[in-house]
Amino acid sequence: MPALKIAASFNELEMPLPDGTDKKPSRIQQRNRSRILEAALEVFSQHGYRGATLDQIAETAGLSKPNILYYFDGKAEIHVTLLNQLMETWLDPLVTLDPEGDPLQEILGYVQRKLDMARDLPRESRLFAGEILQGAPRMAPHLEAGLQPLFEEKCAVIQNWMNLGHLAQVDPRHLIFSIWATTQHYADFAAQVQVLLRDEPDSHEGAADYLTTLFTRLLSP
Amino acid sequence: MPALKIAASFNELEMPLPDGTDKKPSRIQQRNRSRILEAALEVFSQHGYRGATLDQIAETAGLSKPNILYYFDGKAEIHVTLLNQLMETWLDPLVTLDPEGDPLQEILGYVQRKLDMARDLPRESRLFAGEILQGAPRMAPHLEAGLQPLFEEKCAVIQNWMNLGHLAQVDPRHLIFSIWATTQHYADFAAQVQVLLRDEPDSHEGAADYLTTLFTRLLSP
DNA sequence: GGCAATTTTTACCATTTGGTAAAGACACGA
DNA sequence: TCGTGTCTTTACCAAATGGTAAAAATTGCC
Repeated sequence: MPALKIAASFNELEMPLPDGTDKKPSRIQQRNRSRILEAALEVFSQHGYRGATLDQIAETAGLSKPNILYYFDGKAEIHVTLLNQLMETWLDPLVTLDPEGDPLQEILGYVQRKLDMARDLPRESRLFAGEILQGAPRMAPHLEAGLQPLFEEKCAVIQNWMNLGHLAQVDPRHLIFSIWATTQHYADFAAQVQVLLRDEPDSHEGAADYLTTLFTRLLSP
Repeated sequence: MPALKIAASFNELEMPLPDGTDKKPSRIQQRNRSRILEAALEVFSQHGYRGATLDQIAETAGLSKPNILYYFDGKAEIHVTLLNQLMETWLDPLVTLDPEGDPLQEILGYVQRKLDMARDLPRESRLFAGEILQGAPRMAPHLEAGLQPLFEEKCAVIQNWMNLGHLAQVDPRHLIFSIWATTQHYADFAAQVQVLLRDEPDSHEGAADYLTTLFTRLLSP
């Protein structure tokens, strides 16, 4: 049972205390690391990886640039830490999809949760979108390790519902793609949506109604 | 009837030949400008505006960097020229939507054209997506001037079809959003789609089938 | 309080990058 | 073929940017 690669390259010769694992992070360390990640989310989601600068992140976080580099090994590490940390939140609505629940209600619930996330966590949505848009250079491993198994599992669940006649037959993979696309659109393309829906008091509700109708009509057996 | 602002700041004191308008572009000028734009499309779509460098564009175009700056005033001008030039192509499928045609067939034809574009012009799709994702800083005017009127016009057409009972009643604006989202998804999130649809011979046809079903079930009266 | 460990600041650095000046090469009509 | 205007290259530059070294300040434990 070999140690993880990360652990293997750990005892090299750079850590002052070779005690095998990281010590518990101090209170101040926790606070500053999360400050930095919050600032990085703001800046990366707005300008993309290349477009974001450490100075911007530092200023947003209220820390100095060298101080930020005391907590993270570099710009890339901040970015990848953010991405990994967000992965769980991002996948949660799909994890929640319950094979025991009512099929149509489960799908509609999933759509609703994703749409709520687009409204409540637009920065996270744009961060992921930007990363994928550029070919997921820093996230490809996590796509395969984290997303793919979940995707296949839930596709099987949906396929099973269809085989049992509880949902109309469509390709579950494209169904999920279309749920992602339609919901995230409101976060990722907000600049466009805003221009075209200028005088709209509550576009979120309009979107929710529309998407409910869309997927209900598609999937009703 | 005042001259355009652009024209106003034109006779300042920088152009060698104050002949009112640009002269006709020479053969070589046409060739090199389009080379540069082709290279810029490649590089900008892959790395985003900030992530792209003039050196990359120059190398891809097979020209030197100063030579590129002989044809364009700067990085920003290349980018905005690309965007403006692509606007027409991008909007064309929607322009083609015919108020006199069969409603459902017109919508499905539009979906198909957009999906074909996602397959045939993925770089263009990603270029726009990247620009919108970052708040459309260099394109906001064109969104309002070019896209918005067309959007409202076609929404009215669709709404009319629905009022006549030729299509089921849904919000035409969200309908169009969902068409954009679902079709462009295959270009903009190709990195993700590829991971999840790994062993798929012809995912384009699968997508076409799915989307046809989706919008047919939604809109059939 | 004293002291070691942690955290923060100051002062830098090397590279990258958008951009420029000016000389040189080239095209093409008279 | 000559000369003028067009195009291209060479040699730069200033600012921005990711990152580092080491001193200074601070924290927390005995």
